[in-house]
Amino acid sequence: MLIIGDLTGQVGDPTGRSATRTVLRPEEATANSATYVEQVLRVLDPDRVELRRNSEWLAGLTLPDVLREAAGLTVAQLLERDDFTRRFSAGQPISLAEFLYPLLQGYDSVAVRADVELGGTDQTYNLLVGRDLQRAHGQQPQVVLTVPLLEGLDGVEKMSKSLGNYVAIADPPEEQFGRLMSVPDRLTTRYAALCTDLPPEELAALEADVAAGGTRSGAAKRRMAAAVVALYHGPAAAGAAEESFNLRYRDRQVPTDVPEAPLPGGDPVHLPGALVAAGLAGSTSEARRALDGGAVRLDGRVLDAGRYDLPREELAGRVVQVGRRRATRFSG
RNA sequence: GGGUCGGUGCCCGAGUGGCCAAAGGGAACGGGCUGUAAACCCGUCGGCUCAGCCUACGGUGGUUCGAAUCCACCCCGGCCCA
Repeated sequence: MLIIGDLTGQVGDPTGRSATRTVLRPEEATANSATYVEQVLRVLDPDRVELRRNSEWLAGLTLPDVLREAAGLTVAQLLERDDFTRRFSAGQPISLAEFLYPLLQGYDSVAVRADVELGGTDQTYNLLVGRDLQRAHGQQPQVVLTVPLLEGLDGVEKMSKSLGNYVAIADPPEEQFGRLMSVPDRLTTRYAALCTDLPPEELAALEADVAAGGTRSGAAKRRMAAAVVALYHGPAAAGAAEESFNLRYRDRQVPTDVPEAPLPGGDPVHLPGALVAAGLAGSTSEARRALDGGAVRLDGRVLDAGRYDLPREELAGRVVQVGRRRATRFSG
């Protein structure tokens, strides 16, 4: 069974947070949960998973219900948690909603009469609250099973979408491969251990290669990245992803397999505007700066600073790149 | 409810009437070097029809030739008291 925390998602898990989380609107929480489901079902067999939303049971709780459950939890216990302690002593606000979070999550276990609950090590506290509540309800307390947390691409924070340091399960192979290659060296082995099915001998070899440094370390990271990609897209796609990665980033070739974007109308084409329209820049100001900073290439050739209006025929059908990662082809 | 301190750009944080799109640091982005690693160096880091203009320092209103800076009220947070 997979529980989607659609109701608890509105509160936001305070775990590991150093700032108050704002309460999401129900629509936002629903939108988030849809993407979870989409990703999870790439890993779990849809025919064998029972999906439940915790609003099913949490939304129907009455105030007396909540009070009864809350009576068993003490403020001292909650404050013992590292994240709360830190915020409390730093003089930062902690909302009551956040304080209630472990209780709500714990109640999930009661509602589904859980035997075993699985979570990251950061969830230990929340999972244990589930045991307490089950006991209070005369149920056999669940077994708690935790798995190590994966650090994100920055190598510091835990991997999370809101921090932007993640590789998405639904990302295309090239994207996954590229992101994995940007991980700090010291995490190569960890990623391989936690995110691939590589056998122990191979993991040991990887570790030795990383320790050796230089290109051996780089090669080890490639094997790790390929193994991860293969898990979600198959070995063939993983190989192709590595190949296109090599061409694009190692050999610095102009990428050919890029999305197309329509060229805006008019004859001298205002390039900053076109870059924004193509999604290669967030604003025309940003596009101008990129242009002036030598970050914009047309078919591999760096464009001159200060030239913002270019004749149509210079752009049509060409590949524009902003930095090495963003690229598109102007159609027509 | 009372007292007190505070709310500045993604984050931290300087700025107490003009020299402020706002020091400094971090993050991020681009360039160099490289193994799209790390370290290091350089540049950028509100928006626009971009040598100018617009919007911005919790909100609203006011004082002033001129306000992030002064005044009033309001909103939000920390701490102490209740």
